[in-house]
Amino acid sequence: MAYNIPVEATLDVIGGKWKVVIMCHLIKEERRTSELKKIMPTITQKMLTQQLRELEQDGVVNRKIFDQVPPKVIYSLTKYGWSLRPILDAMCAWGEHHIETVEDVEKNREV
Amino acid sequence: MAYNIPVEATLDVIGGKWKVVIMCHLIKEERRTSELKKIMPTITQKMLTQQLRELEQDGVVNRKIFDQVPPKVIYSLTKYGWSLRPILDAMCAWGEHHIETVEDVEKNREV
DNA sequence: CAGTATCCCCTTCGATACTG
DNA sequence: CAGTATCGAAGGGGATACTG
Repeated sequence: MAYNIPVEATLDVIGGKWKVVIMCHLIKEERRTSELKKIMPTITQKMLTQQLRELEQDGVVNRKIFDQVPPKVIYSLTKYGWSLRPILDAMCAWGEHHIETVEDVEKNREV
Repeated sequence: MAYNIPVEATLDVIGGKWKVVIMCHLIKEERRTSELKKIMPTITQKMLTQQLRELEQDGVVNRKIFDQVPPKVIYSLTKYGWSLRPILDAMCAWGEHHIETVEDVEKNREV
Protein backbone atom coordinates (compact mmCIF):
# COMPACT_ATOMS: atom_id res chain seq x y z
CA MET A 1 0.00 0.00 0.00
CA ALA A 2 0.89 3.64 -0.27
CA TYR A 3 3.06 3.39 -3.31
CA ASN A 4 6.13 5.56 -3.57
CA ILE A 5 5.53 5.91 -7.29
CA PRO A 6 2.39 5.11 -9.26
CA VAL A 7 4.05 2.55 -11.49
CA GLU A 8 4.23 0.27 -8.46
CA ALA A 9 0.48 -0.14 -8.76
CA THR A 10 0.98 -1.44 -12.28
CA LEU A 11 3.59 -3.87 -11.05
CA ASP A 12 1.24 -5.14 -8.37
CA VAL A 13 -1.18 -6.21 -11.09
CA ILE A 14 1.10 -7.50 -13.84
CA GLY A 15 4.24 -8.21 -11.84
CA GLY A 16 3.77 -11.92 -11.29
CA LYS A 17 6.18 -14.33 -12.89
CA TRP A 18 3.76 -15.52 -15.58
CA LYS A 19 1.08 -12.86 -15.65
CA VAL A 20 2.28 -10.93 -18.66
CA VAL A 21 2.74 -14.10 -20.68
CA ILE A 22 -0.74 -15.31 -19.78
CA MET A 23 -2.28 -11.96 -20.66
CA CYS A 24 -0.42 -11.80 -23.95
CA HIS A 25 -2.06 -15.07 -24.89
CA LEU A 26 -5.49 -14.02 -23.68
CA ILE A 27 -5.28 -10.75 -25.58
CA LYS A 28 -5.30 -12.73 -28.81
CA GLU A 29 -8.14 -15.05 -27.88
CA GLU A 30 -9.83 -16.48 -24.84
CA ARG A 31 -8.47 -19.86 -23.78
CA ARG A 32 -9.38 -22.80 -21.66
CA THR A 33 -7.00 -24.11 -19.02
CA SER A 34 -5.62 -26.99 -21.04
CA GLU A 35 -4.90 -24.70 -23.97
CA LEU A 36 -2.94 -22.32 -21.78
CA LYS A 37 -0.93 -25.19 -20.41
CA LYS A 38 -0.19 -26.39 -23.92
CA ILE A 39 1.05 -23.04 -25.22
CA MET A 40 3.05 -22.48 -22.04
CA PRO A 41 4.97 -25.75 -21.84
CA THR A 42 7.17 -24.81 -18.91
CA ILE A 43 4.53 -23.55 -16.50
CA THR A 44 3.29 -25.92 -13.84
CA GLN A 45 -0.35 -26.57 -13.09
CA LYS A 46 0.09 -24.95 -9.71
CA MET A 47 1.58 -21.74 -11.03
CA LEU A 48 -0.95 -21.49 -13.82
CA THR A 49 -3.87 -21.71 -11.43
CA GLN A 50 -2.24 -19.42 -8.92
CA GLN A 51 -1.45 -16.68 -11.39
CA LEU A 52 -4.90 -16.91 -12.95
CA ARG A 53 -6.52 -16.60 -9.52
CA GLU A 54 -4.59 -13.47 -8.76
CA LEU A 55 -5.42 -11.96 -12.12
CA GLU A 56 -9.04 -12.81 -11.47
CA GLN A 57 -8.96 -11.23 -8.00
CA ASP A 58 -7.48 -8.10 -9.51
CA GLY A 59 -10.37 -7.96 -11.96
CA VAL A 60 -8.15 -8.39 -14.98
CA VAL A 61 -9.21 -11.86 -16.04
CA ASN A 62 -12.64 -13.41 -16.30
CA ARG A 63 -13.26 -17.05 -15.44
CA LYS A 64 -16.22 -18.69 -17.12
CA ILE A 65 -17.14 -22.12 -15.83
CA PHE A 66 -19.16 -24.53 -17.92
CA ASP A 67 -21.12 -26.85 -15.69
CA GLN A 68 -20.42 -30.11 -17.42
CA VAL A 69 -18.36 -33.29 -17.19
CA PRO A 70 -15.51 -33.23 -17.89
CA PRO A 71 -15.13 -29.69 -16.57
CA LYS A 72 -14.49 -26.81 -18.89
CA VAL A 73 -13.22 -23.38 -17.89
CA ILE A 74 -12.52 -20.49 -20.19
CA TYR A 75 -10.36 -17.52 -19.29
CA SER A 76 -10.60 -14.16 -20.99
CA LEU A 77 -9.61 -10.57 -20.34
CA THR A 78 -12.12 -8.32 -18.66
CA LYS A 79 -12.75 -4.80 -19.87
CA TYR A 80 -10.46 -3.64 -17.10
CA GLY A 81 -7.88 -6.13 -18.31
CA TRP A 82 -8.08 -4.66 -21.79
CA SER A 83 -6.99 -1.32 -20.36
CA LEU A 84 -3.57 -2.93 -19.97
CA ARG A 85 -3.37 -3.54 -23.68
CA PRO A 86 -1.02 -0.64 -24.48
CA ILE A 87 1.47 -2.07 -22.01
CA LEU A 88 1.16 -5.61 -23.30
CA ASP A 89 1.44 -4.49 -26.90
CA ALA A 90 4.54 -2.46 -26.16
CA MET A 91 6.14 -5.36 -24.30
CA CYS A 92 5.35 -7.86 -27.04
CA ALA A 93 6.60 -5.54 -29.75
CA TRP A 94 9.83 -4.83 -27.92
CA GLY A 95 10.42 -8.54 -27.36
CA GLU A 96 9.90 -9.35 -31.01
CA HIS A 97 12.26 -6.65 -32.07
CA HIS A 98 15.06 -7.33 -29.60
CA ILE A 99 14.84 -11.04 -28.94
CA GLU A 100 18.15 -11.93 -30.61
CA THR A 101 20.01 -9.27 -28.65
CA VAL A 102 18.53 -10.38 -25.37
CA GLU A 103 19.24 -14.04 -26.06
CA ASP A 104 22.89 -13.27 -26.72
CA VAL A 105 23.31 -11.16 -23.61
CA GLU A 106 21.58 -13.64 -21.33
CA LYS A 107 23.63 -16.46 -22.76
CA ASN A 108 26.85 -14.71 -21.83
CA ARG A 109 25.61 -13.97 -18.37
CA GLU A 110 25.29 -17.68 -17.63
CA VAL A 111 29.04 -18.10 -17.96
CA MET B 1 16.92 -19.42 -23.55
CA ALA B 2 14.73 -20.30 -26.49
CA TYR B 3 11.70 -18.34 -25.43
CA ASN B 4 8.28 -19.78 -26.04
CA ILE B 5 6.98 -16.32 -26.81
CA PRO B 6 8.98 -13.18 -27.59
CA VAL B 7 7.59 -11.20 -24.68
CA GLU B 8 9.65 -13.43 -22.40
CA ALA B 9 12.73 -11.65 -23.71
CA THR B 10 11.26 -8.38 -22.51
CA LEU B 11 10.59 -9.89 -19.12
CA ASP B 12 14.16 -11.09 -18.89
CA VAL B 13 15.33 -7.51 -19.14
CA ILE B 14 12.75 -5.59 -17.11
CA GLY B 15 11.36 -8.42 -14.99
CA GLY B 16 13.37 -7.81 -11.83
CA LYS B 17 11.61 -6.72 -8.70
CA TRP B 18 12.84 -3.12 -8.85
CA LYS B 19 13.99 -2.68 -12.43
CA VAL B 20 10.94 -0.90 -13.78
CA VAL B 21 10.87 1.48 -10.84
CA ILE B 22 14.55 2.29 -11.26
CA MET B 23 14.15 2.87 -14.97
CA CYS B 24 11.11 5.07 -14.46
CA HIS B 25 13.25 7.31 -12.33
CA LEU B 26 16.19 7.29 -14.72
CA ILE B 27 13.95 8.14 -17.65
CA LYS B 28 13.26 11.49 -16.06
CA GLU B 29 16.86 12.27 -15.19
CA GLU B 30 20.13 10.56 -14.50
CA ARG B 31 20.76 9.89 -10.83
CA ARG B 32 23.55 9.04 -8.47
CA THR B 33 23.29 6.11 -6.12
CA SER B 34 22.38 8.07 -3.02
CA GLU B 35 19.62 9.87 -4.90
CA LEU B 36 18.10 6.60 -6.05
CA LYS B 37 18.17 5.30 -2.52
CA LYS B 38 16.45 8.44 -1.30
CA ILE B 39 13.60 8.32 -3.80
CA MET B 40 13.18 4.57 -3.26
CA PRO B 41 12.97 4.47 0.53
CA THR B 42 12.12 0.78 0.84
CA ILE B 43 14.85 -0.68 -1.36
CA THR B 44 17.94 -2.02 0.35
CA GLN B 45 21.45 -1.14 -0.65
CA LYS B 46 22.00 -4.70 -1.70
CA MET B 47 19.00 -4.87 -4.00
CA LEU B 48 19.70 -1.49 -5.51
CA THR B 49 23.22 -2.47 -6.47
CA GLN B 50 22.14 -5.88 -7.67
CA GLN B 51 19.37 -4.62 -9.91
CA LEU B 52 21.56 -1.86 -11.30
CA ARG B 53 24.29 -4.36 -12.11
CA GLU B 54 21.88 -6.55 -14.03
CA LEU B 55 20.49 -3.60 -15.92
CA GLU B 56 24.04 -2.61 -16.74
CA GLN B 57 24.92 -6.11 -17.93
CA ASP B 58 21.88 -6.07 -20.16
CA GLY B 59 23.07 -2.82 -21.69
CA VAL B 60 20.10 -0.85 -20.48
CA VAL B 61 21.80 1.33 -17.91
CA ASN B 62 25.05 3.23 -18.05
CA ARG B 63 27.30 3.58 -15.02
CA LYS B 64 29.56 6.60 -14.95
CA ILE B 65 32.19 6.62 -12.23
CA PHE B 66 33.82 9.84 -11.09
CA ASP B 67 37.27 9.17 -9.76
CA GLN B 68 37.13 11.21 -6.61
CA VAL B 69 36.80 11.01 -2.85
CA PRO B 70 34.16 10.52 -1.67
CA PRO B 71 33.10 8.34 -4.60
CA LYS B 72 30.44 9.48 -7.02
CA VAL B 73 28.58 7.28 -9.47
CA ILE B 74 25.89 8.37 -11.88
CA TYR B 75 23.43 6.04 -13.52
CA SER B 76 21.58 6.83 -16.71
CA LEU B 77 19.72 5.01 -19.45
CA THR B 78 21.66 3.93 -22.50
CA LYS B 79 20.29 4.41 -25.98
CA TYR B 80 19.23 0.79 -25.87
CA GLY B 81 17.54 1.47 -22.57
CA TRP B 82 15.61 4.31 -24.15
CA SER B 83 14.10 1.83 -26.58
CA LEU B 84 12.10 0.57 -23.60
CA ARG B 85 10.52 3.96 -23.13
CA PRO B 86 7.15 3.10 -24.75
CA ILE B 87 6.77 0.28 -22.23
CA LEU B 88 7.78 2.41 -19.27
CA ASP B 89 5.54 5.26 -20.34
CA ALA B 90 2.58 2.94 -20.74
CA MET B 91 3.20 1.37 -17.35
CA CYS B 92 3.57 4.72 -15.60
CA ALA B 93 0.47 6.11 -17.26
CA TRP B 94 -1.62 3.10 -16.36
CA GLY B 95 -0.44 3.26 -12.76
CA GLU B 96 -1.32 6.92 -12.45
CA HIS B 97 -4.74 6.32 -13.89
CA HIS B 98 -5.65 3.21 -11.90
CA ILE B 99 -3.78 3.60 -8.64
CA GLU B 100 -6.88 4.06 -6.48
CA THR B 101 -8.53 0.97 -7.92
CA VAL B 102 -5.45 -1.15 -7.41
CA GLU B 103 -4.94 0.08 -3.86
CA ASP B 104 -8.50 -0.90 -2.96
CA VAL B 105 -8.25 -4.34 -4.51
CA GLU B 106 -4.90 -5.13 -2.96
CA LYS B 107 -6.13 -3.97 0.42
CA ASN B 108 -9.01 -6.42 0.32
CA ARG B 109 -6.72 -9.23 -0.73
CA GLU B 110 -4.77 -8.93 2.48
CA VAL B 111 -7.83 -9.95 4.48
C1' DC C 1 -10.35 -31.70 -17.54
C1' DA C 2 -9.66 -28.46 -13.85
C1' DG C 3 -8.20 -27.85 -9.53
C1' DT C 4 -6.38 -28.68 -4.63
C1' DA C 5 -3.15 -30.26 -1.20
C1' DT C 6 1.52 -31.67 0.51
C1' DC C 7 6.17 -31.83 0.79
C1' DC C 8 10.36 -29.56 0.37
C1' DC C 9 14.20 -27.50 -2.09
C1' DC C 10 16.51 -23.52 -3.17
C1' DT C 11 16.51 -18.96 -4.53
C1' DT C 12 15.60 -14.46 -3.06
C1' DC C 13 15.97 -10.86 -0.07
C1' DG C 14 16.77 -8.29 4.33
C1' DA C 15 19.91 -7.17 8.10
C1' DT C 16 24.32 -6.33 9.44
C1' DA C 17 29.06 -5.45 9.30
C1' DC C 18 32.96 -4.00 6.84
C1' DT C 19 36.22 -1.64 2.95
C1' DG C 20 38.26 2.01 -0.05
C1' DC D 1 29.52 7.84 -0.71
C1' DA D 2 29.43 3.51 -3.14
C1' DG D 3 29.94 -1.04 -2.80
C1' DT D 4 30.98 -5.98 -1.11
C1' DA D 5 30.43 -10.03 1.93
C1' DT D 6 28.06 -12.99 4.86
C1' DC D 7 24.35 -15.17 7.27
C1' DG D 8 19.80 -16.61 7.98
C1' DA D 9 14.80 -16.30 7.44
C1' DA D 10 10.97 -16.41 4.24
C1' DG D 11 8.49 -17.90 0.65
C1' DG D 12 8.37 -18.72 -4.27
C1' DG D 13 7.78 -22.41 -6.96
C1' DG D 14 8.51 -27.49 -8.59
C1' DA D 15 7.10 -32.47 -8.22
C1' DT D 16 3.77 -35.47 -6.97
C1' DA D 17 -0.47 -37.42 -5.62
C1' DC D 18 -5.24 -36.98 -5.18
C1' DT D 19 -10.48 -35.29 -5.96
C1' DG D 20 -14.88 -34.21 -8.35
